[in-house]
Amino acid sequence: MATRTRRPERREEPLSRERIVGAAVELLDQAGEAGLTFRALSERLATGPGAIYWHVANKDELLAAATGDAVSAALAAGAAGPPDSPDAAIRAIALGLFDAIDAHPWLGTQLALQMSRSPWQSATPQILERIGRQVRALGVPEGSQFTTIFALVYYILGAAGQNAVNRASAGMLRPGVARNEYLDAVVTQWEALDPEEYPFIRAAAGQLREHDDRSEFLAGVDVILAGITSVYL
Amino acid sequence: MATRTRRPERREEPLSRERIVGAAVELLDQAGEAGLTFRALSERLATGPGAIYWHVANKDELLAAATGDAVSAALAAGAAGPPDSPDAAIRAIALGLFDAIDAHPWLGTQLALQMSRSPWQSATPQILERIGRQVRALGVPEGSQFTTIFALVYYILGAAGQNAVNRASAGMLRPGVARNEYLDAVVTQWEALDPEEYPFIRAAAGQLREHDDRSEFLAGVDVILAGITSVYL
DNA sequence: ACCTGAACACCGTTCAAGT
DNA sequence: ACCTGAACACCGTTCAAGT
Repeated sequence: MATRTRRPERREEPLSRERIVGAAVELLDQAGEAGLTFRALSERLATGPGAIYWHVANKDELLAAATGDAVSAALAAGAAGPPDSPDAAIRAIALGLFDAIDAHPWLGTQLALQMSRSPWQSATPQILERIGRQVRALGVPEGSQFTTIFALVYYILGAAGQNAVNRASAGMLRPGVARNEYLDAVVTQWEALDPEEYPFIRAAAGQLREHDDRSEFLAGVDVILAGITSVYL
Repeated sequence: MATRTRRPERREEPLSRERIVGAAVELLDQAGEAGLTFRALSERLATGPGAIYWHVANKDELLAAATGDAVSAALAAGAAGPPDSPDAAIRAIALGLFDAIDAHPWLGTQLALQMSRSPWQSATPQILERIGRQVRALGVPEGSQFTTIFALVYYILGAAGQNAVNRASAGMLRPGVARNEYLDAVVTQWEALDPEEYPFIRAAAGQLREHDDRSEFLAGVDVILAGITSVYL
C-alpha cells in the first residue's frame, strides 16, 4: 500500500465528462470512427461501459462533444492577432479547419453531419459564428449572409474532408503508402470508365493527382470569396 | 394451384441485384438510413439475410448501388433538350440534385460520404462528369477545373442535404409539424447562446428561417458561378 | 448456381445491484 | 452520487446444408 499513496497519475481520478471526451478523441484519432466503442472507451478508462452513461447521454452526444472540442482547438489556434482584412481572416479560419481535419480525419465527417443534422451542437455555432462575423465585416447584406456562410462552410468541410480521407485511405491500402498511390488508384478506376458516358472524367482524371493540397484548397476558397465580392459588394 | 399459374406479380421471381437495390431504395425512403437492415430487407424480399450476399458484397456496396441508382434518375430528369448556356445547365443540374435529395433525404448523406470516401462508386463519377462538362464549356482552364467542380459540388450536396434534413426532422419532432417549427427550435437554441461568445449567431439567427428553400439554394450556386467567372474567365 | 437460416462476433443501451 | 457488469435487443456477416 505504501507505493500507492501519492501518485495522481491517471488511474484513480474519478470519471468526468471531460476525461471521457478526451479519451474519445484519442480513440477516434488512433482507431477511427469505427474504433470508438463504449466497450473500448470504458476499457481505456478502466471502468465499465455503463459508467459512461452517467456523464454522457449517448453516443451521439459523445461524438458531438468530441467534435466540439476539436473545433474549439482548431479555431483557437487561428485566432492570433487582429486580422488584416475579412478576406484574410476567412482564409485563416479555412486553413485552421483544413489542418484540424487533416489531423483528425473523423472530424470532417462529423462536422459535415452535425452542420446539417444537429446545428445546435456547439461545433456548428462555433464555425458559423467565426465565419459569420467576417461575412458581416465584408459588407454582405443581411438577407444574404447565411447563403454566403454556407457556400463557404460546405466547401471548406467537403474539400478538407476529402483531403483527409485521401491521406488516411492511402495508409490503409498498405501502411506507409503515399497519398499519390491512393489517388493513382482512383485515377486508374476513372480511366477505365466507358468513354461514351464519361468523356470528361476520363480526360480530366489526371488533373486529380495535383488537386487536393492546401493551395488548391485555398484556391477554392478564393473562388467563393470572389463570387461574394462580385454578387454582393 | 389453378390460381397461381400465370401471375408474375412480385413474389416468385428470383432474387437479382436490381430487385435488391430497388427494395433497398424503398426501405431507405420509408424508414431512413437506420431502417436499412439486411434482416428488414430480406423480409421485404421474402428471403433470408444470407441470400442477399449472393448478389451484393456487403452493406457498403448496397448503399453505393442505391445511391448510384437515385443519382442516375435525378440526372436523367434534368437532361431535357440542349441547354442555353453552361451556367443554365449547371443550375439545372444543381436543382435536379436538390429535388432528388429532398425526395430521398438519405441521398444527401450518402452522396457527401461517397464523394470523398469512395469516388469510384458510380454516383461520384456521374456527378463530376455532368458538372465537369459544363465547367469545361464555361472555359475554366484545365488546371483549375477540379477546384471549381468541387466548389460547386460540395456546396450543392451540403446545402441540399441540409434542406432535406430540415424538412425530414420537422416530421420527426411531431408527425406533420411544419418545417418552420423545426427551424424555430434551432433559432431558439441559437438565441440562448452566450452573447459574449456568439454575438453574430444570436443576432443573425432569425435570418435562418427564410434561408434554405430552392431560391436561396440557387443564390448560393450563383455566388460560386460568379466567382468562377471573376477568377477564371 | 442460388438460397436457407442458424450461428458468430460484435454493437449501443439499460438496469438491478453495489459502494 | 457514482460506478459495476451482466443482460437485452439488436446489428453485419459467415457458412454448412440444402435445392
